[in-house]
Amino acid sequence: MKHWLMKSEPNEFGIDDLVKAPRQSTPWVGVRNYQARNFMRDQMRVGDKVFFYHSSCPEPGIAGIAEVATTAYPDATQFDKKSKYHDPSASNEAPRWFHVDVKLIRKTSLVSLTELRKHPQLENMRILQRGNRLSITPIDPREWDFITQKLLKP
DNA sequence: GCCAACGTTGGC
DNA sequence: GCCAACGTTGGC
Repeated sequence: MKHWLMKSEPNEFGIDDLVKAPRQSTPWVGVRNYQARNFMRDQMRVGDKVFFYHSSCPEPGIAGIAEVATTAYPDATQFDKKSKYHDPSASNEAPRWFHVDVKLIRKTSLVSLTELRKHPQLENMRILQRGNRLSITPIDPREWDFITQKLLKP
């Protein structure tokens, strides 16, 4: 089983939206970066654990724990001319973008970016690297354990 | 709002 | 295939 961190902007879709979602699950649509797509399509498995991360907001940080609920399938928004995620170069025969569904495990107390930066055990996390923009990143199991056991309140 | 970093595009 | 220009991300 792998571990992941997935970024979302809370004014687009935050942890509270996931709490309120039907079955507390959501299709992770809108990823338009090949590396992030490949993680979902090629490496994610049902049951993989996910840090739900709030980005581009007053308090960036980990806001909850979720899990991968489906294997990857084509992103319907790429075919939708009215969607901001529409991709004219994608077709039903040759879909370009794929995503998984993500299901809430629990909302947590926020572990802020500032807090994450304080711990040398976490210094290699992709999210902490200068200039990092990748919206989906793998998390090392030791980093996962450290964060869930030491930084997250029960 | 600023701006550094990065990914993508497209002319050559 | 190179690389400059451009658009986007995301912390501050």
